[in-house]
Amino acid sequence: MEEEDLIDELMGAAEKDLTPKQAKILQAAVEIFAEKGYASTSTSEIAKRAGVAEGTIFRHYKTKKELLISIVSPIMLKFAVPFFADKFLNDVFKEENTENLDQLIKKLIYNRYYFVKKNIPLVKILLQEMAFHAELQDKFKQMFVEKVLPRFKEVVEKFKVAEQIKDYPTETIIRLTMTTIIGFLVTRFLIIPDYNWDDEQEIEYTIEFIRNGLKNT
Amino acid sequence: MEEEDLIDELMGAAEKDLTPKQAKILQAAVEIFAEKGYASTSTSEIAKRAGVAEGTIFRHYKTKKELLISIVSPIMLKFAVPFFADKFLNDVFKEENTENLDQLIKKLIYNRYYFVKKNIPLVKILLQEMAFHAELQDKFKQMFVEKVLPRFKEVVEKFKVAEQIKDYPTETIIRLTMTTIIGFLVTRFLIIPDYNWDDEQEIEYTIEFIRNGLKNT
Amino acid sequence: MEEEDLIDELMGAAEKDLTPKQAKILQAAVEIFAEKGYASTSTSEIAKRAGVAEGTIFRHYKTKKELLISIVSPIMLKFAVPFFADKFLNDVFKEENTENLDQLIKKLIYNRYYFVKKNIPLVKILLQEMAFHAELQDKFKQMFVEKVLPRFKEVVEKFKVAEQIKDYPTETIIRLTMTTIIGFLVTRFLIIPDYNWDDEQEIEYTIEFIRNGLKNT
Amino acid sequence: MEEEDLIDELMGAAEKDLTPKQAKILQAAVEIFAEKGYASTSTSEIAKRAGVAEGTIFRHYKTKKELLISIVSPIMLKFAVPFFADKFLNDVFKEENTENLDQLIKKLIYNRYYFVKKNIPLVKILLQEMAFHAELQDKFKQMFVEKVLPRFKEVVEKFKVAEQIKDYPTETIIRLTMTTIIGFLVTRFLIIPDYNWDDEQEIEYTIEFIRNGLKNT
DNA sequence: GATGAATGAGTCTTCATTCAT
DNA sequence: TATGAATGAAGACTCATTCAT
Repeated sequence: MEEEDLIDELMGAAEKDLTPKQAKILQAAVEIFAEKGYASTSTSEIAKRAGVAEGTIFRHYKTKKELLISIVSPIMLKFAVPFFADKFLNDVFKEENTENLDQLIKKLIYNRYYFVKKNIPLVKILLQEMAFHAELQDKFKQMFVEKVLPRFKEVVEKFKVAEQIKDYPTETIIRLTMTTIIGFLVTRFLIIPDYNWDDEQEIEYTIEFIRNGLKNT
Repeated sequence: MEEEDLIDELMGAAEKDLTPKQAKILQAAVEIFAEKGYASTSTSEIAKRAGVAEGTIFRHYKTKKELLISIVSPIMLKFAVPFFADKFLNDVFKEENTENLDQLIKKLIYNRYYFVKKNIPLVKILLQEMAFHAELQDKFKQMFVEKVLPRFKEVVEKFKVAEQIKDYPTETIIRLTMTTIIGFLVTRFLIIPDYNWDDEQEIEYTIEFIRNGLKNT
Repeated sequence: MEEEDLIDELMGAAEKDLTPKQAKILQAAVEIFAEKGYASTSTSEIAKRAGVAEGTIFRHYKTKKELLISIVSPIMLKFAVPFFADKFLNDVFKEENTENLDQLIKKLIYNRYYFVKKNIPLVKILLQEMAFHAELQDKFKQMFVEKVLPRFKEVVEKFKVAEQIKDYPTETIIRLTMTTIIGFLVTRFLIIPDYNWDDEQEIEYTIEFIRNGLKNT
Repeated sequence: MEEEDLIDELMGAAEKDLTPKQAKILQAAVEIFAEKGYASTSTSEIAKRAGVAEGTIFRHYKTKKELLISIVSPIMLKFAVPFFADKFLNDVFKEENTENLDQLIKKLIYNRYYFVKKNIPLVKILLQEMAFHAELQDKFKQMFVEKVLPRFKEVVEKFKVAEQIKDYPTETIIRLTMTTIIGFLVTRFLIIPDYNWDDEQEIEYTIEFIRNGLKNT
């Protein structure tokens, strides 16, 4: 379950070559954008928190919006794509093993669970800002339609053919599944993060809920 | 299923005594807040769209934030409370009839479905701005805990006792149910409103999904 | 020789209804633009000299450039058009009197002399900024071609037909005449205004120079 | 009529020892200053067009203004001084031949004509920026008074004594002559360069105009 | 010598809010 | 009650200049 930490990656902890200043700017921007939203965040505040002159921000990002996008774009990819681009899923299919519905859902939830857990501020920004920036929505939709949806459909249909799940329209099944998973993650990490969560148990219930909700009887 | 139109109500079409100018201000504010968010909306734009002078806004609302709150507060109540403050539910209990799980869920979904359908911009504002304004969150949580949760728990426990639904923790059941309903509404009205929805069918599937997901077997 | 004072007019001393603040802004802008040029003048400096908040400037002029144009446009008209839109000229023609070459040139020079004398800063701005703003150039050319040139040509050709002036190309005659007049005014008011000028004498010489320069012999 | 190309000279194509980078900086600066004016030109733009780092400019010129002056100063000299520092003129006098008024004016015009033609951007900068920088004005006046005026006066007076030109004040004669020449050049190269000019003809007319304008009759 | 990241003062412009009318 | 001119603080962004490499 080694899931990368996106903020680190964003800041080139390993690969990219950002100046330390640029890294600090990104970090500060992520923090404050998550706290108060892009529109209510001033570049001067970002500069202050990053310990950098305001002009420095604009040396690295032509506009404030470019800074936002350079934060949101990577999360978008990392958040959505692996929903079904995981090796595990490939394995499932290779094995022609369709009895693993439970395993599959579990894998799915845990994978995204760890991702969100490690990237709460980024996910917050993603959800919050997508509402206001049409470009982000478009980017997201395109990516979703191209990379996530086709594979998701494939899987669902396989299970439908195997008569393991109900014969609902594929889109409906996808919607119900994603909604339940994302609903859990949002509740867990964004809405009531301070609740006394027993994550494993809760995930267990959620898996069962989905499985029973879709099970062909 | 006569569900009130909140915007009308907000503007006192009937009861409150708003000046026509004030009504126009509210309407304009709702439109623009929903489109671009509170923080990115200028009072001058609201004034322009409302056809009033900038000063007029501040005659009715001391600050821009007060204007936001005067919009969001009522929705919050109307959105959340009826989740379980409906007469129908009272009836269900009075009749000591616990076999109506299906009916209950259906009632629940349809009730909120019509509400959201009639109040999309307001719901958008509610969801978007709650992320940024702690006061709104607090207000919401308080209201939820006081007015919605207790009744919801009561119902769930009744069904648990009647062994109609699984013995999950009550909070988990509530979470799964609300998550699925809200997930549907958000997808339906905010994320992909342009999709070619067959609402009745989709609601039917959603009800089944919840019922099967929770059914005690 | 009652020539209006353009700055007063600009500021609506008589006709237009500018706020006093707006008048002060215009006056300050004219002063500073003339002194240091549009590009080197900051709106904050204009505001300070006008005794006004910086924001007030932008209530009246959407941008700094609009402020410039609202200053330059009127001068352009007033400076160029009367070059040959004067009643005197009409009279000259009506009388079918073409012996008045001297009178005509004299009228021309004096008319523009008083105009420039009263509007030095505005003329400075006009000359200086036209070099940098293509829009101003275009506006000027259009106006010149439509309103000044045709009448000027008409006059010149009349004198050519009457054999009072040389048979140079009309455009050349116009160029030589305007160049000499404008050259005098620029030298007199912009380049060496502090020289001990005997204006009447100098104008007399200039008239003679033009007349002899063009005289058909 | 071998007139040097000032830009080349400025950049030390031959004599001075500029690094190639420095040459590129000068060239870029001249281009952009001429296009949009000193005040509206950013050093970063100069650096970009010159293909050097921003810092490099300041290695060669302490300030942006120093860069301007290092461009304008040489033109000032080259533009004004030869107005009467030409060998031809010396010859005229040596020969005690004062009948060459025509020849003199012709020489004068052509000399400056070729100069301006080869150095349009530099002349543009000179004219445009002199309006805004008192230092440039002072430098120019000093140079004019010391180097140009005395010789010009000498010549004019010689012709006055020989009764070849009118007995106007010497300054007036100089003003009328220069005004007409410069007026031609400015019209020809800066104001309407795209007009279909027949330069030789036009110069011929201009010479005649000056000669007749000043001729003693 | 050349670089280019960093600076912070300064630029134009916006905005919520006030107040005299 | 309604207006809209006026405000000045704050916003995003630019720019000449410096300096460590």
